[in-house]
Amino acid sequence: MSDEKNRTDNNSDTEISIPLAELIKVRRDKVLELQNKNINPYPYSYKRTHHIKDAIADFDSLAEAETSISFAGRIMLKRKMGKTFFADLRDSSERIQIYVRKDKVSDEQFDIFNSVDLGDIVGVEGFMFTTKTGEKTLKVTSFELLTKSLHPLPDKHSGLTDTEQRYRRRYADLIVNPEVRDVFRMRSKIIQMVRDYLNNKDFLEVETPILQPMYGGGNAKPFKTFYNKLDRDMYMRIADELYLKRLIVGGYDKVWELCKDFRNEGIDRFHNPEFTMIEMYWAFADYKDMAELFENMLRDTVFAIHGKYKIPYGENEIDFEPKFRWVSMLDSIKEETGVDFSELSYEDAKSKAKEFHVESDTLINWGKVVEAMWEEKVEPTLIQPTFITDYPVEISPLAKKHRDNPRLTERFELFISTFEMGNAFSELNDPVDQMERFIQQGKAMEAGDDEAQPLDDDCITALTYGMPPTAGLGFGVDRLVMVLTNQHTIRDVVFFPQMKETGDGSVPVSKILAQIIDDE
RNA sequence: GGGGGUGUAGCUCAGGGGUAGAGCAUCUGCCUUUUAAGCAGGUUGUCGAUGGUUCGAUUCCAUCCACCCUCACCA
Repeated sequence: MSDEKNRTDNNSDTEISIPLAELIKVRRDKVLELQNKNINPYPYSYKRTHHIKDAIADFDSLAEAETSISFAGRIMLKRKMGKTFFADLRDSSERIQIYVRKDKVSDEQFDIFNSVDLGDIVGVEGFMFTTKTGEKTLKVTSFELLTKSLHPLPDKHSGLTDTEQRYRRRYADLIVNPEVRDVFRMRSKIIQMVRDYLNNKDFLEVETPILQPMYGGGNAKPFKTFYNKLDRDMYMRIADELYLKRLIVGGYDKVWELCKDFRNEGIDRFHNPEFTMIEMYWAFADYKDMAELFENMLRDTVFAIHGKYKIPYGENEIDFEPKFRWVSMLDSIKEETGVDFSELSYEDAKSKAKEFHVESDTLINWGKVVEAMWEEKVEPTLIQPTFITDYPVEISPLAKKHRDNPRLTERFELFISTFEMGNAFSELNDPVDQMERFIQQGKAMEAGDDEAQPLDDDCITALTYGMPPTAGLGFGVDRLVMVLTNQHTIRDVVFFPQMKETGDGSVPVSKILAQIIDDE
């Protein structure tokens, strides 16, 4: 019996028979019906007088004068009651209830509104009033369908919660989850704030190559691509550093770039293979100058976004108002463990690390051991904004040696809520020192470190012309946005995060549409 | 890459060796101040994919895929 059924299914079911297709077909039929009545379900424009938010703010005077106003937005809810409708209309600014009565609009418009589906985009004209239950509402006198929606919306109450679907179909996420829109508005505002801040400080916004013959400026595996015309491999940039330095050599005092970078590495809640950094370079300044600039910029940005300096992040409250803590990497380790690594040789440091259960056998130099100790014992404690400074030279190939200690560099990283929010140095401008560091990196690469930096000849050449003393800073925009918007996954601050190809066998909507058109 | 979890209708979720249910959406009625409107009735599913066990698998087993959490590495 079941065999028989399967057979018939397999034989007859070359057609698509899924409920979604039925839902889409109902809406498609409405499109045809409108077209038969010479009504364009996809008209060209609509002149609205108000955004909903502004009309609500100005409600009293608009209602009293019965001013005729208009909105354009998407129908999110619809309640039919005999010869009237209430519906929720949402535009980019707000939601409002609209009220459609049969005796207030033309018969044709009433019929069209009757056929309106959740998700349709409409223009409505009318005047503001208050319902019995006290809700500010637009009484509609004229109505126009602006775009017919063919695809059903997610559930009107529970919305779209499946994280995978939210990322894969961000448009649906944005339609039904307005708070997601707000996060990305804040992202935009944060970038705008930084841009304004740097412009006001006379930093020049520049653009440098994303497609590069040689990558560098950070420790990461690059994306490789191929340029047919030149018959050669090219790389997507992993950082801006080396190009911005060339511009400092060229004579600009202050440059910065909002840079999309690409790193051929894993995906997790802190990493997306393409991400956004801001890098800035400041001639005749050192890392302390840069720290002050960075700190003030962040403090002002937090206040501009939130109107206050204390903001929640997860369990914690981050306070941007007090002067950020400034502590050297070695001192911070000493505070947490009582051990002063500055006194120790490479071998002693290794065995000391083991006493603290830090695996050090594979660490090839003193700097790497210090870094491992620090990551294990100090980094998880850094909730409030903290500059960790003066990193070992071995793990800082582009930073200038510390003026007081050749084992260290003039470098800081800022930590907030235990993760890194920026990385800066007094930039290395001695071409001989820089070349030697590159050579060290080359050895690391030969030893199997596929994130080591290759030697950039042109960068060395540039430095031989002379780069003034310069401070450089790079910080992750995505992470800054995460902290300032209290988001805990990079995927919630990037519109279209990288996703693997879907494993499900779902029928693409285009196929459903093709089938429906075919049947017409 | 290791460990744990999840995958059932357009959406949110229950269920369970005899091929499936709820709410919302959708369709048909009724209702001119409702609001997750209400009332009455109806439609809807390759139960993530592929194999195996079984008379029979959506359910049990194995493998794979995607997503989430976590550990290791990079920002």
